[in-house]
Amino acid sequence: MERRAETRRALLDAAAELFATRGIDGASVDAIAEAAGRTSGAVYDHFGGKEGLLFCLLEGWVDDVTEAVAAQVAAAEGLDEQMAALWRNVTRPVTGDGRWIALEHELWRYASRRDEARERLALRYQRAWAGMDSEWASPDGTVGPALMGLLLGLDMMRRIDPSAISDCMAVEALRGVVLGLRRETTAAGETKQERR
Amino acid sequence: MERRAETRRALLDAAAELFATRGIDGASVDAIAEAAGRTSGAVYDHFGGKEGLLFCLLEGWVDDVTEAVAAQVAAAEGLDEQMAALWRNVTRPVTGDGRWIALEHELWRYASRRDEARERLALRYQRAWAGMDSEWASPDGTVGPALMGLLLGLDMMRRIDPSAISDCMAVEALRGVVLGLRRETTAAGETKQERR
DNA sequence: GTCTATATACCGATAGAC
DNA sequence: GTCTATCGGTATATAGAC
Repeated sequence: MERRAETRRALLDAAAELFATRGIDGASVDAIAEAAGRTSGAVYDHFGGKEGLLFCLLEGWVDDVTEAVAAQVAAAEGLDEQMAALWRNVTRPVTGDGRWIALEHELWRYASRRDEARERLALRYQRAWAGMDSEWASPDGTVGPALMGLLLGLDMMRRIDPSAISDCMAVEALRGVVLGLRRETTAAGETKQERR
Repeated sequence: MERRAETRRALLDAAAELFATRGIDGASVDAIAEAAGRTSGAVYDHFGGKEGLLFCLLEGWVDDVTEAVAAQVAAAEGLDEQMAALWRNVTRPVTGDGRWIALEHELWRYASRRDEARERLALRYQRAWAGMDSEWASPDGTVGPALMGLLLGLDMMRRIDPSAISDCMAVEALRGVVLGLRRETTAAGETKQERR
């Protein structure tokens, strides 16, 4: 592999790591370059700056994770196992590293305040949602956003208080969303046992 | 009201506003002081620094919102209306301002990386969860974290792509979580009986 | 392509006038 | 109590040597 491609990859890896652990604001260009065994000049040469590095990360690195997760879900059988596979990739990622959810949060936060980044992230989200919607038969595209939101939200609660989110309850909650939305879309009018 | 209390309140208001809109890192002490009609010295005199301001905000201002939301939910009748009330406070907050969810995300992000802030936030979360758990009869405390997570997660998706989250589907997803978790606690029988 | 050196700007925090 | 002035540190980004 050429030196240039090697540097590019090292910079992207280092950026993903530092953005996830220290946050996008907390990771300086110098720190990223140093972690990649280069100096800041390399970042500006390859990506034009910090934001260029971020955009590149947004469209490349994270898509790979989405794909890997989708593959694991497709391999599982039954709704419960699929939900468990989904949640497992949040708590103990088999593929890649444990940093992808943290990076996901960082990218969201950054994009939620900048129009250009927001539009790019929206496209990526839509791809991920579409995969979920087709997997769980949600013709009007409601399951995808809800599931992805719940995954991120449960992870937020877990990061603050790990004891509050057991694997079992996470799976139950995820299943509840899928079943709840599916019942709505199929208009089956199943009995919803209201208590209280 | 004395000048001192007035200044304190103005600084807290300005901090909540700027932390929510620009992010905690993006809001400088000078900017906060200026927005409050004071100078940075006032911040250090009242709160000892930026972090003191943040902690004060974490334990005071946001608790009021939690309380207000709980009151609105308690006033609603039926699960659907309760979920709608919950979601309405995310999309179109009646009490306070539209910034509280953004501030919630900022506080979470800050706390997720700092132990002391994380423990303080955990206590606040636990108070909010306990209210939800007693409201929806979740003896083992699973509904609270799941609902709060889903609310925050749905808001994340909505901020990136508003068209993906309709009010109707949000309510359906929230209801799905409550029903899903409630069924688990009663069916498994591994926990206490559901109280009504 | 990658480095060193540097320009420019802003940050959090402090000291002391008033 | 609140102000001005300022220190020390660090950020992004650039210019030019190699």
